[in-house]
Amino acid sequence: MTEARVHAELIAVLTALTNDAPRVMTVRMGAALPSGPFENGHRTLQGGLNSWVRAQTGHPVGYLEQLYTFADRDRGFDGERTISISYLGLVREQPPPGSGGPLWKDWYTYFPWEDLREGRPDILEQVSELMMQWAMSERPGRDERRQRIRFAFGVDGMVWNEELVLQRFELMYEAGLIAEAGQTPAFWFGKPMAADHRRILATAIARLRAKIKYRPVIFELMPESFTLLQLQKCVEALAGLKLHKPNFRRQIDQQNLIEETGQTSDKAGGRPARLYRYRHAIVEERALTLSRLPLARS
Amino acid sequence: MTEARVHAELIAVLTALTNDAPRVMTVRMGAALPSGPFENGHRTLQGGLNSWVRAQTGHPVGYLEQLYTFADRDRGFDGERTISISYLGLVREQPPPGSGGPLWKDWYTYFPWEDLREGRPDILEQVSELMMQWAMSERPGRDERRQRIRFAFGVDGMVWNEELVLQRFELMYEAGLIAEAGQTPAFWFGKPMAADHRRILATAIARLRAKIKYRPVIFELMPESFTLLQLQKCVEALAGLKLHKPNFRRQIDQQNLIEETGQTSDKAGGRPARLYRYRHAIVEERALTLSRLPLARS
DNA sequence: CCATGATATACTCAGATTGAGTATTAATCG
DNA sequence: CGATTAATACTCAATCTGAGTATATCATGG
Repeated sequence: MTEARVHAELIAVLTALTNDAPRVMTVRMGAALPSGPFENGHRTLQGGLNSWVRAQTGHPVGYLEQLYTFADRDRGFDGERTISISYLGLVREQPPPGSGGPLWKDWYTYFPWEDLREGRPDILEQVSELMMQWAMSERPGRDERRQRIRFAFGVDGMVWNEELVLQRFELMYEAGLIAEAGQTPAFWFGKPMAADHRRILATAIARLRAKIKYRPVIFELMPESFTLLQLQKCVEALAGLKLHKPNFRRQIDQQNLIEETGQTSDKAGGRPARLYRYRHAIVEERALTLSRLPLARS
Repeated sequence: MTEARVHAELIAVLTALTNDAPRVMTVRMGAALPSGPFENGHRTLQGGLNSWVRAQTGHPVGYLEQLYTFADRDRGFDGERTISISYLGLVREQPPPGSGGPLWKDWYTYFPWEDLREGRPDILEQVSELMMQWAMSERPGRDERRQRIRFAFGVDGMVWNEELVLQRFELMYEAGLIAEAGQTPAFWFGKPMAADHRRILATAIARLRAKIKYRPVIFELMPESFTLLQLQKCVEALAGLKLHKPNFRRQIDQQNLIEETGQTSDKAGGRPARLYRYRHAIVEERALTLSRLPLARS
C-alpha cells in the first residue's frame, strides 16, 4: 500500500453579475481560476476559502457551495498526488475593474455556444454540425453518439436543455473541439484555460443553472433593491435563455419571495418600475419553485 | 503558511435494496461506514473506490457518485489533517447475509423518524415535540428556530418534505437528540455511528431521495426484470413514503423508460403481474421526470 | 366448478399549473 | 401633445396532477 498523503488545493469559481453578463473571477489574464493550498490553520474547508476570498477580492462571499473533488489529474511530476477541492461562490458587488487585481471575465468567453439569449448563436450551429460529423465519422457506437449529441445540443427535434453544460463540454472535448484536449483540431471553440479549469467552470455553470430553479440563490447576486425586469435579466444571463415576461412575473409573486420597497426606479426609458427587495424573513430552506423557467417563444 | 499536506481517505455509502428495505453496508457491527486510505496506485478517485468495493463485497458498483468532501473534523491528534471524500454507490445484488462479511443494515435503524410509509411514526411525533420544545426554550432566535423546525419536520400546517434528511439530522444534533453530539441528552434517537458517519449517511439518503426524481437511478437497485408494484415499493422504500398506485403507473409509462419482457410474475397472491425491464437503450442523460412523487392520500 | 380474495390494470374527472398572447397604465422625450 | 418605452394586468386553452372508481385475471377453498 502506497502512502495516502497528498497535497490539498482549493479552487474557487467566483461568480458575479455585471449588468447582464455573468462573470467569473480569473487569474493569469483569464487563463486560470484562482486557487491555493489548503492551509492547516483553518478549521474548515469553507472557512478557509471564505477568508481567502475576502483577502483576494475585498468582498465577502454571499453563498458558497462545494462543487467537486478531483484527484485524477495526471501531473504527478514529483510523484505526489494533488487533490483539488472546487467551490462555487456567489458575490454581490462586482469589484472595480481596476489595475492589477483579479480579472473578471464573462462566462461566455469560455463557452460562447452556451448563450442562447438572442436565439441559437451561429457558433452553436457550427459546433452542432461538427459534432454530428464527428458522431457519424466511424462505424462503431455511431447511433449512441448521435443520440447523445441530439440530446445534449438540442438538434434534430430535441429541445435545448441549458443545464447540460458539462455534458456538452465533455462531448466537445472528446471530439477534439476543445483546445485543452491536446488533439490537433479542425476548430477550437472558446477561450482555453489551464489544466482542467474550464471543466470546473462548466461544472459550476451547470450547477448554478440547476440551482436557480429550486433555491433562491439568485438574490445573492442582486443588489439590495431591484426591479422585476432586472431580476429577470439576471436569471436570463445565468440560464443563457430569454424568458416570457408575464409568466416570469407571475411565478415570482406566487413565490412570495420579494416585497416592494415602496420606491421606484428612475432609470431611463419608459414607465418607472417598482423596486423590490428579497424577503430575508423567508426561511433559508424555503424552496423557490421556479422549477420550470417560463421560456419565451421558441 | 503551514504545510498543505494531508491524509486522504475514502468513505463509501453503499446502498442496496433487500425486499422493501433500503440497506447500507457497514463495518464494526453497524457502527461505521466502510472507509480506507486513498491509494496512490489508482489513477482516479472513482477507479480506486470501484476496485476497493469489489474487493470488499464481491459485487460491482452499478452507480457511483461523489457526495461531499469533509476536512472539518476536529480529531487532529497527530496534528495532521484528514480529508474524507465520501461517495454514494448503488449495488444491485444484496450479498449473502453470511458470516463475518460486511453487515448490511436498514437505513431506518439509524433514522427511524425518516420512514413515513405507514404514516408518521410515533417516534417522529416524539422528535417533533422535543424539537419544538427546544426551539422555544430560550428567547433569542426563537421565531427563526420555530420556523426552521416547522419546515423541516412538517409540523404545524407545513407538509413533510422527504428530502430534508440532512437538515433534520443537523437540527436534532444541535438540539442534543443525537448521541454523537456528545451532549447529555434527555433522549437519543436512532443507532449512533462513529465520528460523523451518520451525517454522511444522512447526506447520502438526501441525495438519493432527490436524485430518483430526475434520474433513473432506481433501476440500478432493481433486478433485471420486475413488476410495476415492485418498482413502486422500491421508490417508496427510498423516499420513505407511500405513493398513489394509479398515478405512479401513469408516470412510469409516460416516461417510456421500461418495456415488457412478455413474461409474468408467478408470485403468491392474486393476478400475476407483467414483468418489465429497464430500457438500457435510453440515453443515459435522459431525464426521468418523476419530478413530483405521486403521493398517496395524506 | 363457482364464489371469494387478492392483486393487476384501465379509466374518469375536477382543479391546478403552464405556455402563450393581448390590453391597459404611466412615465420620458421630442 | 403624441410617440415611445417600459411596467403591469388580464385572458384562455392545453396540459398536468391528485384523487378516486371500475374492471380484469389469477389462485384457492368450499
